[in-house]
Amino acid sequence: MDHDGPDFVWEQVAADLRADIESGALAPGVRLPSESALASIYGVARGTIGRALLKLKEDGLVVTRFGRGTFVART
Amino acid sequence: MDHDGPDFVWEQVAADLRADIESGALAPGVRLPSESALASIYGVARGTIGRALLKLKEDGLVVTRFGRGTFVART
Amino acid sequence: MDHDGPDFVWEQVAADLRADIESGALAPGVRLPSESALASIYGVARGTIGRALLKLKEDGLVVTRFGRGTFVART
Amino acid sequence: MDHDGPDFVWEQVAADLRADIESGALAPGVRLPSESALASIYGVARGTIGRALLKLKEDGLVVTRFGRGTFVART
DNA sequence: GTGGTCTAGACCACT
DNA sequence: GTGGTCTAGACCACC
Repeated sequence: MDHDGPDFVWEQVAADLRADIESGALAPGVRLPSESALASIYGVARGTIGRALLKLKEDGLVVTRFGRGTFVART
Repeated sequence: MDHDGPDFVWEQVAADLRADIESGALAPGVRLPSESALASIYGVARGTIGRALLKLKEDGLVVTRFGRGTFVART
Repeated sequence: MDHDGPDFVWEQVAADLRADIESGALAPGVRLPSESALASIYGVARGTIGRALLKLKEDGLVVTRFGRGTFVART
Repeated sequence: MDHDGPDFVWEQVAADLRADIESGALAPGVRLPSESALASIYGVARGTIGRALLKLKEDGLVVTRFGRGTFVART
């Protein structure tokens, strides 16, 4: 198999979470699992999850409340 | 109406909670409402709740875990 | 662009209260709002307020009387 | 009966670790277990361990290297 | 994978 | 009704 360019793990995680949000499986206002939990679920390192969530934050799909968790954006 | 002796509010609260525990309305292992919440529910001061719970602790009906809450004893 | 170092929430709260004290908006001997009230005002957790007040105590700007409240120091 | 003052959990943890250091069970330069591990060992919350270690740092018994761990001081 | 900071809410000692 | 201490668990910066 081949691919046209860089194919980072965090991008795959971000795409997967984005699909869950856009499909409504993760509804607005819902809290995502913790970064540690997501790391276990996806079988990747915690920093990888952080990078994926950063992308979703930049895209306005999730918001993070310090010390509380990361939530699906309400807009 | 009359009564035969001292009739403290905390005793009434303790008796009420004891009834809930013995009837099973408050099952073993269940966490009681916080002292603040109980104070609102019974319409009494917080210290009164504390005195009532102290009695239940002495009687072994509840146990308190510091910083967590007060729970119905599992005996 | 750069900055002078970490910029913690409790430091911002401490700086804000310090400014109110030094400007005289909070006069010597005056009682500060309770930690719970300050937590609501600043929109932070009570522990964060406690951390900020601890700094002001170390700096001698406020004194705390157990069970009474926190007061602006008189010197 | 009397006692010499408040007897907080973090003080007990600090005293226990101090004893291990002074007895040589924890030798200079050795890395202590992580705060999470100590929390499990002592059966307390991580914040309580942090409070105990803060005291030991103030007393110069341990030093902490950010992101590496906490070590028994060499002097 | 560590320590640092923060949230939220509990009980407790004291006034 | 105050501040003090503690629990549990979150995200973050750094190594």
